[in-house]
Amino acid sequence: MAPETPKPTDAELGILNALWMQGPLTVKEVHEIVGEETGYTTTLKLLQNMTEKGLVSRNESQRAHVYEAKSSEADTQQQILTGLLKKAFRGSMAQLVIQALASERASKEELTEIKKVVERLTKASK
Amino acid sequence: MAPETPKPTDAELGILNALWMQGPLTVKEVHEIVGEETGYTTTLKLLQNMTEKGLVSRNESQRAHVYEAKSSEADTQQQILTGLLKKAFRGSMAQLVIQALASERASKEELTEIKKVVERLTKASK
DNA sequence: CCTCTTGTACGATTTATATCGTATATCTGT
DNA sequence: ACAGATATACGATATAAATCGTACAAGAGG
Repeated sequence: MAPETPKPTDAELGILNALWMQGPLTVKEVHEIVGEETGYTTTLKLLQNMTEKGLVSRNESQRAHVYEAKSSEADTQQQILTGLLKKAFRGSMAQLVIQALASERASKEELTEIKKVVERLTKASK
Repeated sequence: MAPETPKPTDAELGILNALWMQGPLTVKEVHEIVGEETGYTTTLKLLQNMTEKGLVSRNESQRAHVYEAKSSEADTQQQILTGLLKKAFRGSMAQLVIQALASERASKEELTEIKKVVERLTKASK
């Protein structure tokens, strides 16, 4: 089982963010969004590496290849959180959530939304 | 400002976990807890590097040096979450929390605890 | 058709992490 | 005081990530 998509590095995550927000993009477009500090070929190489690893797919039908994220943002977020849970939170989801809530003020709207989710989960686990 | 404690790597985080749970430890003790798969000198070197970086402090008054985490578990967790927030959650704490809750079933006790925190924050932000 | 522009391909380099081997120092027991 | 056990110090190596330079390919305009 599990073709096992590897965990993206920080630079790769930056690129994935661009793809999640904007949809499929060419190297040039990605570079304009994300790689302004660095050279064009750096972005290109990263996208090529990511294709190798299976993080993105590449459409070569146009001269300028078009790249697309292969996993959804939510799936990737889950993968990252699951890893973090064991490494830094002793597996305690409650601790992670509570630290998250403490680390940055959430808006009232966000708190309401979170409360709704918590209540739904509470009922489900009854 | 900011002597700026660097973000610990995964291996370093493993060691910090040992120190947070058990308090100050010698290399040997850390190695027994965390480094069983690897050589003793690997653990030693990691601790020496961590001392360099300021992640731990070293008491050399005994022959077997005693290492202690310099930042609390909570502070480190916050640091990690803050970094993650921008890199993978577009800065949305609500999204992070909701994904966390979705990614692993929390127990009923944990959910209750989380709810309490959310309610406290809601009131505080009124 | 030649040249300019716009692409991709790919090797080289740099930096960081992780791991280990070996040298050396310090205690301990006899 | 010497041998063995137990430490630290530190250089070497392996691997991965990030960056860049340069070579090469494919279209576009004169």
